[in-house]
Amino acid sequence: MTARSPLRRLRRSELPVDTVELARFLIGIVLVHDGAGGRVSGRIVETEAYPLGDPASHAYRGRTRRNGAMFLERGLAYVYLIYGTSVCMNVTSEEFGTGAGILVRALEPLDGIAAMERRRGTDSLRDLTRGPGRLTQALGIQLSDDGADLCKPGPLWLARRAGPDSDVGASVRIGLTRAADAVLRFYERSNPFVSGVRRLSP
DNA sequence: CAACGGATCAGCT
DNA sequence: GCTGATCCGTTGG
Repeated sequence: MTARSPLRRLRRSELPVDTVELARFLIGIVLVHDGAGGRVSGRIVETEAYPLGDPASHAYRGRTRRNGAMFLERGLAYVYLIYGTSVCMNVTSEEFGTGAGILVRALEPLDGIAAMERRRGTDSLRDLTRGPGRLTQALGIQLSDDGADLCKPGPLWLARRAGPDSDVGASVRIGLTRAADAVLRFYERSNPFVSGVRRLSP
């Protein structure tokens, strides 16, 4: 057990409404999952904004069964399956009824590293949470967590953690065909848990 | 109802 | 670097 800075649950009112502001704000925030196997957590070190009117956003074509959480209030989890193999998690943003979110792309592991290694089937620390599909697997986030409120008492939540401010860089997003040149990816500079290292500049 | 494609990863070259 | 795995939501007939 390593000594940790105390965690304080974030209130919804502390979250910026604006998607791009929230994506930047989330760098350095801790994502926590309290489960049967104990606490698993990590500092968010990489995000991508999918703001209103973004043709790359799952919400762009309006509300569907899958993306429904994006159209509710901000600070919820929007969880979906991609490529039939990987689960990704967004934090919803903007006002009720509008449809936007932020993809969490990478974490720096904090608590529960043994549980992460077990779930991921590897003891390679750097590979535990580097990438959107890897971090959900490491934290045990599943499709059933879609719609979970990250700002209310519950197993999945966001927390502030004392520490120095992050040095945040920005770049284009990863793996997109539409809106591929928009600079909407945010990451902590010099952090080894950031994915897509070849794309650290716009 | 069938077809398609994706905000990915692992494993191999 | 490249490719296959494998599933769900969406779209088009």
